[in-house]
Amino acid sequence: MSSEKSDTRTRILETTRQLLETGQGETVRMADIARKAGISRQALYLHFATRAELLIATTFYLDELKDSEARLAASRSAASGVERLEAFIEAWGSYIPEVYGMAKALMAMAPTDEAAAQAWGQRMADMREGCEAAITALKADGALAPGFSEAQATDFLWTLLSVRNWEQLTQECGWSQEAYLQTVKASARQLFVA
Amino acid sequence: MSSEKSDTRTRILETTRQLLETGQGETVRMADIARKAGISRQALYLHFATRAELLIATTFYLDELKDSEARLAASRSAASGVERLEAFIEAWGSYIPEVYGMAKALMAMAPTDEAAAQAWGQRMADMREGCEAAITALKADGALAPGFSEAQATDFLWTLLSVRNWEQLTQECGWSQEAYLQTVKASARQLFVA
DNA sequence: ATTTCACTTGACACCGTGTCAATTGACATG
DNA sequence: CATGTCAATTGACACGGTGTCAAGTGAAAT
Repeated sequence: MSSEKSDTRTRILETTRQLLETGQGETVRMADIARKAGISRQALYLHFATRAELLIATTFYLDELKDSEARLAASRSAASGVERLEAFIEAWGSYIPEVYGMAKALMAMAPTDEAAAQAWGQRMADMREGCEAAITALKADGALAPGFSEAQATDFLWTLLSVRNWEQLTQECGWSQEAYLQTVKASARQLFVA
Repeated sequence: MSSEKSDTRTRILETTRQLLETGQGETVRMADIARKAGISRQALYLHFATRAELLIATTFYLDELKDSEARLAASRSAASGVERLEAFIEAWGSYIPEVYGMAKALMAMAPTDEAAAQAWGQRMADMREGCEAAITALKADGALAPGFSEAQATDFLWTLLSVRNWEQLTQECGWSQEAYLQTVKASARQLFVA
């Protein structure tokens, strides 16, 4: 019984995931997680030294659960630059809602917590590579809009695809996920494809 | 002597403004402000009941100082929709760096502080009106890009112009203010003008 | 001479994070 | 059976930041 990685640890991660799912990430306290996981607050600290560490561990747990790597990697097989751009937006844009709660919690603590900032920064840097690859593929096809250098286009695409923008459009403006994906894809095409 | 609104109050606001200017908004504590203003921490509470209240009062102080209303209002006089769009982006885009420290502090406390959330939300709602006006003007000229409804275009422009996007491009990607303005204007034109 | 007002000092409560020490109960191994 | 180990428990506590409260000071106004 129990996988090597201990039952309790997994239960904590799963509980954390659930609590963050609601989007109220920044108000979830260690005590809340412990209570919901059915253990004492201190037992939490036996498994994760700090709140940031727990949050970060939960991101990895989530990635594993959702097989994120594979889905993000899929865009790499696209033939043309344009297809690659769309595939990447599709993959990343679908990933965001799955990790949104986590992301929000991590972003909220980043300004004051070095470890959280570092973890989230790494995440964003990884995502940026996808943007860069798509732009580079466009350029290789001779299809990059003339107004943009590769670096500028990458920066701008990276910004366009930020979690904050997804948040604003879907949570504040009430856009459906489909409307979000559709509009962002069309806009990226309009902006970056010659 | 001293203006009716008391010397100390103004000194506090000015000090707060200065401390937030550096961009380290979320780590500025009440004690820091008090010390730098040359008064006791408690005296701060004689003037402002909570940190959120002080921050919010500082936004008004800042607006007055920079004559923000007037500058934002200028775009209203533009003749065509396209001009109005560009004038608004210019005005808002130039406003952001002046209030960025404030904005950061307010955004950081919004998730846990109702008053801060409300104040920041109001700010954003005001800004959204500028977006809406520009899009409506475009539409009236028959120049709104066919892919967008007015509402969608307003949402998207509003998102494009968010403080977070300015932050990412200028602070993280290292874009100059001019590059930011230039690219955002060109992109908005590309996206929204038929 | 007294009142009033802005301000001071200092103590304290509340919260959330993180730490520490002592204890319990289950299970494995000699 | 005795012993040790290990995960977890309880309860106390330090720290940092916000916000509160009470008593006192000093200067200007009347």
